[in-house]
Amino acid sequence: MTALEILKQHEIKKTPARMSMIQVLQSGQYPMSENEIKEHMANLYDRVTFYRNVQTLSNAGIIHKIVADNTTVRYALNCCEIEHNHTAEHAHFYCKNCHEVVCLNQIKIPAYDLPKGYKFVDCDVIIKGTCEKCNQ
Amino acid sequence: MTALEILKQHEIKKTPARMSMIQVLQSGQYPMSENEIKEHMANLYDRVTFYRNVQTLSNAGIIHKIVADNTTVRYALNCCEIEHNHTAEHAHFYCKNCHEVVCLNQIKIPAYDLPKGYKFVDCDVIIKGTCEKCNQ
DNA sequence: ATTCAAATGAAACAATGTTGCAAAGATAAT
DNA sequence: ATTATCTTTGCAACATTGTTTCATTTGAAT
Repeated sequence: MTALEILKQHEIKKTPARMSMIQVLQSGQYPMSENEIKEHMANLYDRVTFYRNVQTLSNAGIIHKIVADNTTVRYALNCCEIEHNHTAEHAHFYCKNCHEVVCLNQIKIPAYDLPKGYKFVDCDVIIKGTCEKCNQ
Repeated sequence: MTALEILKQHEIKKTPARMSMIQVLQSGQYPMSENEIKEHMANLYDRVTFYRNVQTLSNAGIIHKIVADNTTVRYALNCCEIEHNHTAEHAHFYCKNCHEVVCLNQIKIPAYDLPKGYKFVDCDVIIKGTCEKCNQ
């Protein structure tokens, strides 16, 4: 799915900054931090615009934030929603050593039973430890 | 368990700031933000000291951070470790409406199977939605 | 009591996130 | 095409959150 198609599907206006943000996230293999995204966006990056588009795109469900240990927030496309029509999201792994974040596509997030009166919307699962590379 | 006992058990020096932090967290029913803790610590609160003790206490496993949506970090005692000798941690619930965080003691965090080479240390589960009060 | 490492608090800094507002760009109607 | 309207952008200024440095104080062990 192209960046343009994604925006159209969510009825969000196509702008250079948004197109670029989505394309950069598509090109990366891992959830990316603001700085990583910024580097790839070059002249299309402006801090305020970035934060505002994070808002817009994440409200639309196009991207989501992943906050591992604080304080590096990472952003990723909601690939699941696109691939298997938004049923199960997956868990993420945070390496305490190299601080990278990877998607654990195998680990799906179950449907939790909440106490009476609570309504489920979303769920984040961050598994922390040390990654393959760091354990060698 | 008293604050003093907790510190002794972890071989961490007793200081007024640490004692107060732990006592404040014990008195609250929910994971508390820095500002909530600050209010209850009164004159014992200093920002730098607070952040340093968050480091110390969380390295020791006495407290942990809970980051829901960013950017309000909350802190809670690792009650599980104390109550049922650190087997299963529990999930947390974040209300998108009132922004409160509550412990979901019923929902234990399972032992996830990680890919080869990865080592598990910790896991955060944040379930998001709307809470009892907000759904009325 | 003396000693020595660890903890504190103040100031300064750095990074992260937000708000207000004027200019630029897109949309729709005439 | 031209105007009117709404959204998005980019800048400046601000607010909040977290860190570093360093002199001073404190805790606890001898």
